[in-house]
Amino acid sequence: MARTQGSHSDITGPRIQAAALKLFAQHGYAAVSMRQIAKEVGVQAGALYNYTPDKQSMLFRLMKTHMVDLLTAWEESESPEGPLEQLRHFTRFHIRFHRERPEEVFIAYMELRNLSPENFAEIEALRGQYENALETILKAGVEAGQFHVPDTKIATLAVIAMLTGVNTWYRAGGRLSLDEVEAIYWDMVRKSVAP
Amino acid sequence: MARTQGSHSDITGPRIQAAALKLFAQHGYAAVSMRQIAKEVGVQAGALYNYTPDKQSMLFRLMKTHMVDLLTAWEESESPEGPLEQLRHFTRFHIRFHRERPEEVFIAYMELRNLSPENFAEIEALRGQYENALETILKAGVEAGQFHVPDTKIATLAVIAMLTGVNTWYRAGGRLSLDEVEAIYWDMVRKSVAP
DNA sequence: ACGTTATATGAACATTTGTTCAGATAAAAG
DNA sequence: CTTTTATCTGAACAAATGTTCATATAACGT
Repeated sequence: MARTQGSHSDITGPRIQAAALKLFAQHGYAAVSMRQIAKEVGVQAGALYNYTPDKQSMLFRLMKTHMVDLLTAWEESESPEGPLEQLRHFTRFHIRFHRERPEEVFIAYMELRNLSPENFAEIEALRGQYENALETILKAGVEAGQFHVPDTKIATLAVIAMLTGVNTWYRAGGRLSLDEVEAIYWDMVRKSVAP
Repeated sequence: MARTQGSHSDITGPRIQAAALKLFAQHGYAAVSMRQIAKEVGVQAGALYNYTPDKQSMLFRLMKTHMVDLLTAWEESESPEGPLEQLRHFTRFHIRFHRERPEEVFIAYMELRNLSPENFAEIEALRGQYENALETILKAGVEAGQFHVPDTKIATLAVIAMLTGVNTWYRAGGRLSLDEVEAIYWDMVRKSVAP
């Protein structure tokens, strides 16, 4: 056999991406073989190389797409007036965006060490941009006297770590709705930077 | 050749543990081979099997030892009076303990999915015990009217996520001393659960 | 209908993987 | 010194790894 009926790169491509995403998130990049990904798609391993130069590029692509999506979504979101409202907006945005992409988030946090140095640097730069968005808000709030944090850089990382932690326990259909979760976290974030 | 001069299980055993710890933390469990571990120790791969039944047991042992050490250290630490002081004590303890064992912490968080179901359950139970320690403090504080948190379980996870995040950026000899870091985080934790 | 291009197969490759084991040597015990 | 026990080597195993490529067929453009 050779080319199969109905085969098309517009279909196979995304399916390969999706399979890699799922399997990397489930078992980890290093533990997943190209043959497993191919099997998930219903194709032979060799066919994957029509869509990626190598395995490592698949990982990088997933992570980069995720980070770019994150930054784009943030920039496109409506930013309210005033540091306090902006912080609230960031809190809601972060929880919601991350909750919608648990697999991408998991990979973006866990597989950094499997990136080549150049790829790693690129992802880290994007992450830095995102952190800057929050730090800018915190700095403005401190200057306006609405926040008190001993160190805006650390507060930024602390808040992000706290919010991202939602993904480790939240399950849809659980005890709490996403709205409730957002309210709870917003209460804690708001107070943690209060004067 | 066969048995080597000066060889002794009391020496080789710990060295294997240390090598596995270092390499698992650096490259991830799945990405590290038994031969790499053996090479780090200066021994052939076959010799490892005098100390572990298989690779997976090495991982489990590392994780279990870490979790038991954590719980033991917590139980042995002097607990002050009153929820607020206990929360402060927990904050300091958590940051310090985790800062002293970055490799163990990293592995304990990242390699859960590589455990067999039974092993996973055992580690998760230990983690649950530790989380309970904090939740107990929070509950007491809420009852005494000293804390306000919408949900003690979530607050527990949020605080732990925030504190463990220290490990992702703190480097000895950096801009801030460990004392300063503790003070900064304590400020945020205290306020986040304030009434 | 036909030529071109896109997309897959399936076999092959050199390496590497976790693990086993018989045999050899060192250390400890008698 | 001799025997027993502990510890390691080195070779071996089948299976799995990432990747390449000649080849075949489907889809598309004309």
